[in-house]
Order: sequence, then structure tokens, then C-alpha cells
Amino acid sequence: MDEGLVKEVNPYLVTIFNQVLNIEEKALKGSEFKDLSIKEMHTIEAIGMYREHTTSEVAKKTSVTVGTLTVTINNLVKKGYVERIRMDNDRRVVKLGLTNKGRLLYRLHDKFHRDMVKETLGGMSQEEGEALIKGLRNLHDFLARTQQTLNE
Amino acid sequence: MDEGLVKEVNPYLVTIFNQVLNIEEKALKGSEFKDLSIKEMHTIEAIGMYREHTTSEVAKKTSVTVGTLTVTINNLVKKGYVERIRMDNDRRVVKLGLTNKGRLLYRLHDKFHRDMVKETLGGMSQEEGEALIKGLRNLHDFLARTQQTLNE
DNA sequence: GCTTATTATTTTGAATGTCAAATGATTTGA
DNA sequence: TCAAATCATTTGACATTCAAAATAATAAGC
Repeated sequence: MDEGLVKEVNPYLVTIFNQVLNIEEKALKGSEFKDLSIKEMHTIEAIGMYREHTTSEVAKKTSVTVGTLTVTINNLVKKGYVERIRMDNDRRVVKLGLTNKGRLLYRLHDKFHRDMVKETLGGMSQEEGEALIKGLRNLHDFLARTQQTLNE
Repeated sequence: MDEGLVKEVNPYLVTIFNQVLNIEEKALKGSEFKDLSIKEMHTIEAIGMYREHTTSEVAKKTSVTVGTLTVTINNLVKKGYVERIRMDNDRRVVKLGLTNKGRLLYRLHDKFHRDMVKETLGGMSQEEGEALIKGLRNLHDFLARTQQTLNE
């Protein structure tokens, strides 16, 4: 593999990271959902459209402790985006779900992501698109392995 | 462009973001630089190896306010990674530079990024690698345009 | 040369995000 | 039954962040 490509990929990755976070933050602040931070947005994203995730699961997905998540959820419940449902078969367990307001926001955010990806793939052929996916999959798998190693 | 690809790219991007941050955080904590957070690490990355960036420039690059950056720099100076040099020709301006300790860390972090990218590109042909770059470039340009629009 | 505006940075106060440890509630298993 | 395990919440201490105000230096206009 050409060393020049390696040099080129790195700055793109770094910049893209910052850009995405920055844009999402600004888009939120300019919308009807300005009472939310980007962290809260991503918690809503992790909860998702279907009431199937427990506190522990969402905490793992967002890489925070359950204690931190509980605080976040308290705020989101207060603001009307999330609801807690305690399970009847095991009353220790709480499932998290989005309210109608939460769902509306979820779809909006999802659309932003879709548009971003569509734009990325726009002007690429089917073959190039598949190569991009392959690259992302490689990256994803490498990261998963690395994460595994660090947790041992 | 195939709609299926769009659906596949999105989850990869989201997961990759979280993975990278998580791994970098853990790698730091397990190294001799455990007195640094991931945010501080990225500030050092933005300052770079050559003493040429002002406070304002680095703040813009890392997407925080100058006030926030000043606080961060205060800590990094205290910990011995960064030094401030006030310019003689315009004494309002402060240029930020890395100390030897800072440079050592910078190179270590840079190596991590390079390994990550090498692994990503490993097993890909030259053509596939170029497609990945093209995708990243499209994404980067789209984000830059979006950011521009939001700032108007 | 003075006054005013501009530019660059720092300080401050308030809100949010974070973790580790302690606590509460419930279930499981011996 | 009751001790241990599991799931979630609360609490206390810091870290991170921004907006706004304060400070400082320089430039511009008269």
C-alpha cells in the first residue's frame, strides 16, 4: 500500500471528527431543540426508536458509567424526551424509551446523518462505494480488536 | 447510488467515532502520560510540532472558544507539555509550542494514528485505497460546506 | 499626541459531564 | 430464609465548557 495514501487519510479523519461534532452542535442550537447538548442528543440516538434498551445497555453503548447515564436520563426525562419504564417481571430493570418529542428529534438527526452519507457517496460509482465500505469495515474491525486487547 | 450502501455506512461511522475516542483514552491512561485527558491530547495534536500557532488559531482548529483554550493551556503548561511565547513584534499575540515532553507525546500519538490507518488500508488494493480517500474527501468537503453555511 | 476602535488573550461564573463509591431495591441461589 | 448478586440511583468531587466581562496591546482617525 502506498505510503502517500496513509499520509493523506490521517488529516482527513482528524478534521472530519471535529467537523461532525461541531456541525451537529450548531444544527441543534439553531433548531427547536436548543435545550439539548450534543451529548444528550447522542444519548437519545443510542436509546433509539424502540423501547428495548436498559440503562446498562445504553451506558455501554455510549461509553459512560451507569451513574453518569442516570443523571443524563434525569435531565432528558425532565425535558420531555425520554421515559422510563420499570419492568414487571424484574423490577430492578428499567427500560428507556423516547417520547413523541424524542422520536421527532431522532428522525431529524437520522436525516442529517443520511444526508451526510448520501453526499459522501454522491459522485461515486457502485464499485467505489463498495471500496469505501470495505475501508470502513476494516477500520471498524481493527478498532474492535484494539478495544478488545485493551480490555483484557 | 444504492440506498443499501447508505444504510450500511451510517452505523459504521457512528461506531468508529466512539471507538476511536474510547481507545485513545484508554491508551493514554495505560501509558506514561496518564495525567492527560483525551481533550488535552487533541489540543497538543492541534498545536503540532512547530511553534507557529496562536491561541486563536488553535481554538478554531479544536472548535472551542479562546476562553476554554486558555484554561486548557494553563493546565498543559503546568503539567509541562506546552509553553507560551509572547511575540516581540506584536505583544498581544501568544504563540504556543510543545516542550520536549510534549513532542515525545505528539510522536507517540501520531504513530497510533498511522498504525490505525495502515491497518485500515492493509488488504486493500491501490484502487480501493483511492476510493476510500475519495469518499473521505467527499465527506470532508461536504462538512466544510455545511459548516460554512451555518456560520453565515 | 489623544481618543477611539480593534484585536488577542485571560479571567470569571454558571451549567453540564464525568467517575467512583455508597445506597436502595429486587432477585437468585444455597 | 437470608446472603450474595444484580440493576439502578444518588452523592460528592472534579473536569470541561461557554458566554460575557476584564485586561492588555496595537492601530486608526483626527
